[in-house]
Amino acid sequence: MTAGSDMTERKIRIEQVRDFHPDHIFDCGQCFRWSREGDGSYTGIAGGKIANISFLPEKDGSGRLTLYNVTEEEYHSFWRTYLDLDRDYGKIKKRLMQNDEVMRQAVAYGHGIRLLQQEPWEALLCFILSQNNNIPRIRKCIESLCQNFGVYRGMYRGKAYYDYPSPETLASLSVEDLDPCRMGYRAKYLIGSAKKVVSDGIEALQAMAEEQASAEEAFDYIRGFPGVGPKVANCILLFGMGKYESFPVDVWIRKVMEQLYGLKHPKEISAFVQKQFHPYGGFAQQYLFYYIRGVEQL
DNA sequence: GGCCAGGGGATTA
DNA sequence: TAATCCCATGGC
Repeated sequence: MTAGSDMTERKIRIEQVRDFHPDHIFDCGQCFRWSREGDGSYTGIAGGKIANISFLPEKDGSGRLTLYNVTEEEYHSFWRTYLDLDRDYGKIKKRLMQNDEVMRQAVAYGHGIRLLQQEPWEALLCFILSQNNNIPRIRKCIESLCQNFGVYRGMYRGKAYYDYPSPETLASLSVEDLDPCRMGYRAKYLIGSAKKVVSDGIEALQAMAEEQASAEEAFDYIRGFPGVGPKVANCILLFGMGKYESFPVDVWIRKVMEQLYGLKHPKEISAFVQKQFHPYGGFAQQYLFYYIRGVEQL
């Protein structure tokens, strides 16, 4: 990149941003398409738009957020909501940390976590692929899917970016077409789910992200998609439909619940989550997930 | 309700 | 080289 193009690159700055850290947000398991750069910023694609996001902490605990390749109009119409910047995380943390030393540790560790407001279609695809899978390979599957069958969105800093294929495109493919994406047995679920989106209409899926659709209603609907069991459904609810009381339980969360809280059975866990975290179970899940994975790697 | 195949890749034994 | 583990689901 030349100095000239750098100086003319559009960007927007937001000062005094609290409870924000790119590593915590983009590496807490909620999304798979953001890549860390050498300077600690992240580059990715969302809502059909490409951006680079960097954050510079200030002494007072807040910081300066800079979005590159983003106009002010795009910030207000998309990124502000996508990054969940209008939510008061201080309030949520306070509630979650009440009488809970484990959560105090987890929140201290992942203090900059925010839940991205992703599209239902994106969440449906990503979390079907996430089943019985690890994060690096989920990322590879998704990148390959987008590069082979997705929508070209342009070049940025020398790299081509592709969005997800449309439901119609994915529904028209065969399992063999998806072989290069190396999804294994998940490929048939992905195609089957795309076919259901096409036949039901994308509006039916998107309606579940509206506030008037209850978490129970949305859960029942997406459970009707092939490859969507209870765990995947809860992830889609939380990450793609704004149902923040959802608490996806995977092997890592089971580990937290057993080792840190002494809870083993699913019924004990859900009762505890309801009592201790409601209505912020989803936020609690992210703090705990990021915490246990970080601690395990040490 | 419990068991097990489904794919593939990274890590561990 | 073999076994194990992954942000599970579906079918029996």
